[in-house]
Amino acid sequence: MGRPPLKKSAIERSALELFVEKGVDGTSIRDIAERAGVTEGALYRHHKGKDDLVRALFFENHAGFAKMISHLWKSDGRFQVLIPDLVRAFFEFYDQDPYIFRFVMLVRHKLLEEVRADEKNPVELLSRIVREAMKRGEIPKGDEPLLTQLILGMVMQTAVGQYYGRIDGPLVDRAETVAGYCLLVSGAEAASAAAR
Amino acid sequence: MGRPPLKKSAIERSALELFVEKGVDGTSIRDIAERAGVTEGALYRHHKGKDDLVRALFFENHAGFAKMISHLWKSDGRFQVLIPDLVRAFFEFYDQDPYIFRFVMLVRHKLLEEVRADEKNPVELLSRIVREAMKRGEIPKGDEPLLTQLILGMVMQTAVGQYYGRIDGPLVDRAETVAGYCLLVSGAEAASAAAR
Amino acid sequence: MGRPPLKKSAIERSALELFVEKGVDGTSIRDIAERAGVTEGALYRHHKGKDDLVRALFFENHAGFAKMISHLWKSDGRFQVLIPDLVRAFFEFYDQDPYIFRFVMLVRHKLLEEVRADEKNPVELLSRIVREAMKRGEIPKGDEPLLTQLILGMVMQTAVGQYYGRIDGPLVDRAETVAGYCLLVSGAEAASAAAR
Amino acid sequence: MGRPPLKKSAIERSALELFVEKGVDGTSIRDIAERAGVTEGALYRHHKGKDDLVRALFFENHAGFAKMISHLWKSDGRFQVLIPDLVRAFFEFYDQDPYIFRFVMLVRHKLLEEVRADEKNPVELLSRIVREAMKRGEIPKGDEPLLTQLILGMVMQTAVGQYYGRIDGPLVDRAETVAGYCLLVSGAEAASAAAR
DNA sequence: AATGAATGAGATTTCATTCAT
DNA sequence: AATGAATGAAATCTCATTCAT
Repeated sequence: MGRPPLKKSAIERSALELFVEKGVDGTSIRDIAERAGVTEGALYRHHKGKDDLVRALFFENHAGFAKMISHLWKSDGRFQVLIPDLVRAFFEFYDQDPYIFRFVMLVRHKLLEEVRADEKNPVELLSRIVREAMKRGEIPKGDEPLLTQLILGMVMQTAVGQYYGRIDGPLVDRAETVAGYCLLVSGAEAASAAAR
Repeated sequence: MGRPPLKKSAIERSALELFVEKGVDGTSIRDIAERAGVTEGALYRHHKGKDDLVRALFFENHAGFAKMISHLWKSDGRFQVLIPDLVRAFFEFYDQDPYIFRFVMLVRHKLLEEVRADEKNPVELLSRIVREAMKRGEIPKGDEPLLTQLILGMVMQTAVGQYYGRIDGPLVDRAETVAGYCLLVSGAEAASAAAR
Repeated sequence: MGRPPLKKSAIERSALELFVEKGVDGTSIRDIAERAGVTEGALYRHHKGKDDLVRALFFENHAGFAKMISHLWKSDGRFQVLIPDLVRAFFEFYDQDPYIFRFVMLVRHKLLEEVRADEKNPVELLSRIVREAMKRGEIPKGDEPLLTQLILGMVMQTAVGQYYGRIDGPLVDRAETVAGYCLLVSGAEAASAAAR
Repeated sequence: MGRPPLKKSAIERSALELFVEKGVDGTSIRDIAERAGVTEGALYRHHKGKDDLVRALFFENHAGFAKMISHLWKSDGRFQVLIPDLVRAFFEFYDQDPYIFRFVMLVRHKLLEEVRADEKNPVELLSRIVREAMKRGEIPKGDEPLLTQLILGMVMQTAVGQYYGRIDGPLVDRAETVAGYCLLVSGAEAASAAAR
């Protein structure tokens, strides 16, 4: 009974896009409503306000990233396989819908404290992956926090570079290459060579 | 060195800090005036308005970065020397005043068109540096745009990682290490080995 | 006795309470629906809207007061008996359900014109009672409008005083005392003494 | 330097009047601004918001009442003189500007807790006056809280009665009469008779 | 040069009411 | 009868900017 919430997803999608296009503060409720084809008040049936909407969109997608990572991690633990899988999965995800990643980047800042407290933080997961690979000897022991950031930096900046028009074509085309550099920096190849 | 000046008028410094702390849209003229110890109207003596202030702060500092890069590039062209110098210079700069870099990152987006048109764009300069190194055979020929982004990503993400509390201590302590990875990814070491 | 019914539908009772607790304008349809355990739309099954609900609650209860007074007035006309009966009846009523009286006080203002036109207005009835007592010589002739207000003031302020925490216990305990003062101010005792 | 706050008092007076005429919730910021001849934003230079404005107006005037009482109390302590003075002062005050008293009555409710905590609460002062008169034997010992409310009720309801059109002319004309009733109810006359 | 009151435009939010289900 | 999504109008509040002093 009662109408189905026909417009909820339209509102959320419009918000996501506009936040990316014009920034969170640069986007008004009116903008969102207009693009979603509803009136301003409709938003408040589904979210307490703009902040709440931002938060909901963020954590929903943040959790999505974390799930993606967890899923791959479980299926094959070896660093040399996992990293390429992760890079490829992320790039495929980004190619398919660049808005979500950009939105998450955009908003991370504002929700910093809450992100830090989040155990399923994707960065935290990557950090654990690196730590474990070091422990298992899949890569040489070293400065894990730095290595985590370097891998993150290469992967994410590739996406940013595409956004800024400095890199062409789908990211997936560079997945293998970028993953290779991640392994190179990790010392994974040297380690596996040594193991041979 | 062509570093941007570290001392600004109270208004500009207050604005810079607040923009970083609360975002540009999240900072009101009143906020700025309050922190600077003046009243709202005073700002309009020095700048046409908020937009003008943002733009002034951005280009002033953006140009500073470019100058820093140009200066180093001219003094020694070899990639294997230049990259470590650049990384160290950037990290020193960041350690001394993290606000400026963060502000530039924050605002890039909004001024995107104007940044792209700017020949002295720091990213553009790095891109040229990489291109030239390839031309000269200092590093193997390859996907220059991607390599530029990878270097950028590693360097900048190190700063971000520190900001997010994942990396401790001054960035400068990691300068050599990070630069080494940049050269590794560039293939500079292999190239120089081959040259031997 | 013609007391207004103490049980209302959930909606009406919830509305009554909330109006007293948070004011009419401070109470939303949603608030009422929530407390009544229904949804917003349900209210419109029973009332045309919020205004209609307020009006209905008011006149229902206002008429109840008038009935209470009329009933007692008819049963024994003598002022010296009637006043104590009225005071006691009002105090009993208030003790049993303070919300109704408070609600009526709260809303009187807004419905002023309609109340004035109402012949069965409780204040109007009291006024007639006083006038008649003067005519009959039960109390000395005098400033009837003022006397009416003085009686009203003493009785009602006793209730207000309890609400504000300045008077303890059930009002009924003070009924006799307060009634005595009303008669004292009316000159009823002197009059009856003189009649002796 | 800077313009003088020309409109502050206009805003506050307009607000006071409108709150009385249409209720606090029934009065919008726009209404206030319109009557004061300013734009809506002007209000926020002087008060944080509507609530803040209400609070400021209330406590300013509430304190005014308390001062009036304190002043008279100090000048002559005897109950038989003080009560008529107080009643007259209050009626004169009301005749001169009925809005202030009505506003205070209107808002008391909402600020109940804060009022209770206020030592200079006019009701609290009256209560002390009565208590002291009992202690000094100026009036017979008895139920002080009730007596306080009865006096309050008579005095205030006279004002309310005039507002509702049931009592004509300036209140001051009734000051002596009402004060006489207050003393009568207090037993002051009997007490002074007994003292003779 | 500076002040800070006031403006004017627009943002977020609330809410009585309507209406498809 | 009831639901609750959506509307539409209005309310509160914010803020870059202007301007009299």
